[in-house]
Amino acid sequence: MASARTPRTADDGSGSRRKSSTAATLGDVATHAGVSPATVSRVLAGNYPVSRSARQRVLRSIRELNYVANTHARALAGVQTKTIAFVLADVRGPSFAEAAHGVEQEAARLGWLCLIGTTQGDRERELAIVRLMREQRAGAVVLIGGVADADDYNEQMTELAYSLRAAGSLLVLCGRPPLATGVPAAVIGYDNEEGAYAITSHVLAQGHRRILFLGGEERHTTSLGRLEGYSRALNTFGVEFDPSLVEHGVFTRASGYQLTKKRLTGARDFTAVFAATDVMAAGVYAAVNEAGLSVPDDISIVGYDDIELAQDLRPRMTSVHVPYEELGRTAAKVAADEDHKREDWPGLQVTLKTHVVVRDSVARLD
Amino acid sequence: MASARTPRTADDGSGSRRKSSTAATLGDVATHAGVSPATVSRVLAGNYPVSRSARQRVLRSIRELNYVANTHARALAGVQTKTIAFVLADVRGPSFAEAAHGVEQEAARLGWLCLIGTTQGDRERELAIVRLMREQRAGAVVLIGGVADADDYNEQMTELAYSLRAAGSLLVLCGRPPLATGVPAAVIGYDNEEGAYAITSHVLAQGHRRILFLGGEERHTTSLGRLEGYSRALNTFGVEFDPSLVEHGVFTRASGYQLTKKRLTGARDFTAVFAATDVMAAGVYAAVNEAGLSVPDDISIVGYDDIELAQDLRPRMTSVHVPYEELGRTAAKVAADEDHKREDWPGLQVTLKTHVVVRDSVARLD
DNA sequence: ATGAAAGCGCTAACAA
DNA sequence: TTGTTAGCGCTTTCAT
Repeated sequence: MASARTPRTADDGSGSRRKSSTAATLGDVATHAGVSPATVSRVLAGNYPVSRSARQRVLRSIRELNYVANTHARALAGVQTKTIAFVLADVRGPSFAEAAHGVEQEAARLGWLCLIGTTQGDRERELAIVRLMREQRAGAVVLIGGVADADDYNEQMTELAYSLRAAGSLLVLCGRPPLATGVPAAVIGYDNEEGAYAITSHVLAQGHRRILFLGGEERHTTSLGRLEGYSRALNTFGVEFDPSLVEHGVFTRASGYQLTKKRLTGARDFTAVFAATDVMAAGVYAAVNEAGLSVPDDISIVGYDDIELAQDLRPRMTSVHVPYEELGRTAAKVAADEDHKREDWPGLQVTLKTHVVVRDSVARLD
Repeated sequence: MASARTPRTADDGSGSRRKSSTAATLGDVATHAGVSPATVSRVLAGNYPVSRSARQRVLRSIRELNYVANTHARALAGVQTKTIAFVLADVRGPSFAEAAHGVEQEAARLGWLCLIGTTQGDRERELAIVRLMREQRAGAVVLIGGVADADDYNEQMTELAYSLRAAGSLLVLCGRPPLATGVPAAVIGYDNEEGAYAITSHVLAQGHRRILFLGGEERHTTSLGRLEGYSRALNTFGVEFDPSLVEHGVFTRASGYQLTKKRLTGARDFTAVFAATDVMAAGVYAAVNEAGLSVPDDISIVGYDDIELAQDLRPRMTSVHVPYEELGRTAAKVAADEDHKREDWPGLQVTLKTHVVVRDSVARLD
C-alpha cells in the first residue's frame, strides 16, 4: 500500500477556519484505497467487473476523502456531461419560467445540471448560444418558446441539429415547430392553432363577431399559430376574417397596453379582444380600465397560457391552459434519455394537450 | 508548413446535409497557421508578446477553421471558467426571475455563461448545489434570496465561502444577510427591515392599528427582516406589538390565500394586512374577495417586492419596490470582477435602496 | 479482476 | 519571439 502522495482529508475536524485543502482527485482515492486509478474509475462507472473487496475499499475512500469527480476532466476524456442547456428569450416570462422550472426539476431528479442562456428573442444570439452550448459539450440543448421564422435561420439551426447529434448531444425544440423532416431533433410542443381555435370559438359562441387579435411579432411562430386558430374559428362560424382587426406587437404587458390604447381612440369597432398571451392581456385590462370601460360589459377579453395572473385579474380571465411545466419536464426526460443516441433513432415528436379555462371575462352578447 | 493532420474545415460549402466533422482544436489551428500550439494559446490569451505576422495568421486560421476553444480543456488546465452559477429557490418567483434576469443580462454582456440550480428552499440541497458548482469550477456562485436561518447551515456555508475563495472563485450572497465578518464573500442586498418599516408606517399613518402580518417560514431571513421593520414601525407609532397578529406560511399565492381565509373566519380583529411578498398578497386579495369583503373599504392590503402583478390587482396594490434586476446585475458585475482575487481583497457589501410605491389598496381610517 | 499507459485539448514553465 | 514539454483529472484500450 505505497502512498506517494499524502492523502488529503476533506475536513480535519479542528473546527478552525482555514482554507480548505484542494479537493481530492481520483488518484488520491486510488492511493487511499490501495488500488489503481483505473479501478476507481471502474467502480465509479460501474461498467466493468470489480472485485467486491476492491469496490468496498474504493467506496469507503471516496466517502472519507469526500471525493467528487471533476466534470471537466470527465468531459475532456470524452464523456458526455450530464448538463442540459436550455435557452429561452427571457426568464421573466411566466410561461417560460414555468417551462424552465419543469426542465430544472426533472433534470435535478435525474442528476443533471442546467445551463441557461437567454436570447431576448434575437435569432442571431440564439444561434450563437446554441453553438456555445455545443462547445460546452452539453448533453442536450433545449430551445424553449417560439421564434420569428426565417429561412436562413432555419438552415443554420438545422445544421446545428446535425452537429449536435454528431457530438452525441441532442437538440430539443420545445414549444416551437419542427425543422424539416429527417432533421435529428426532438420536438415537444402543444397545439397553438388548436387552443386558439377553441378559445376563439368560445368567444364567437357568446355572440361576438368583431374580435380584435393582438399578436406578437409578425413572423413569430407562436403568434402565427394562434392567429391561424383564430382565423379558422372565424371561418367555422361563417365570420369573415378582417385583417384590420389584427395588431402585432410583442409579448409584454406594455405592448398589450399600447396596442389596446391605440385601438380605443376613435370609433370602437370590436366587442372582444383576444390577446396572444396572458401577459399582453394584462395590458389590455389596464388600457380598458383606464378608458373608463368595463370588462366584460363593454369589452370582453381572453388570453392564452393560463398563467397564475389570469386568476388575479378582475374579472378573472378566460384563457387557454398550456401545460408548460409538463412541457419542460418532458423535454428534460427526452434530453436525458440515452435512447436518442442510437444510430437508428427515429426522432421524436410529442404534442401536449391544451384546454380552455372559462372564467368571467367574456360577456354574452344577445 | 508540415501538416501531420488534415485540417478540418468547418463548412465545405457544398450545401448538402452531412454530419459536421468534429470541431477544430487548438492544435489544428496551429498546424493550419504553421505555428506551435503555444503560439496559438498566446494570441488567444493575449498575455504574451506574439509577432504581428504570426498573430494574423493564427487569427485567420481561427476564422477559417471556425475554431472555438474547448472550455473543459481550459478548465482542466487550471483556468477559471467564465461561468457564473446562480442558485435560487424557484425560477417561478417573479422577484427571483427579475434578479436572475439581471444576472443573466450582465453576465452575457461580459461574455460569461450562467449555470443555474434551484433548491426549493431546501438548505441541504442548497449546500449540495454550491458544492457541485465548486466542482464545476464556476467563476462565482451567486445565492439569490433568503434562507431559513440555522447555525450549522451557516457554518457549512462559511466553509464553502473559504473553499470557493481558495479555488479562485467567489461566493456572492444576494438578498440575504452576510455570514460572519471576515468571511470572504460578497454581499449584495437591500434593506428588508427598512422597507417594511416604511410601508408599515404608511399604513399606520392612515389610521390603522391592527395590522395582520403574513410572513414566510419562521426563520426565513427575508421574512424575519420584514417582520422586524413591521414591529419597529408599530413601536414608533406607539402601538403595541401583538404576536397573535403574525402568521407564518410560505411565499406563495396559495399560502397567502389560506392564511387569510383562516383569519377571516370568526371575529375580524384587523383592518389591514401586510403580506411579506406581493405573491402572497395576491392570495390575500383572492380570499378577501371570496369572503365578499372589499379592498380597501373593509380590509387594506400592502405587499412587498412591487412586482408587475401589483399593478394588475384591483385595486392596485401599494408595495415596497425592490430593485431586483439591479441586484442581479450588481451581483454579476462583482462576480466577474477580477478584483476579488487579490490577496488583500477586503470583501464587499452593497446595499440597494427600496422605496414605497403608494397605490390604492390602503383606506384612510378616521 | 487489475494495472500501466496513452490521450482528451489546453496552459504555462522552461528552453532556445 | 517562439517552440518543447509536462501536466490538469479522468477514461479506456491493452496487457497481465
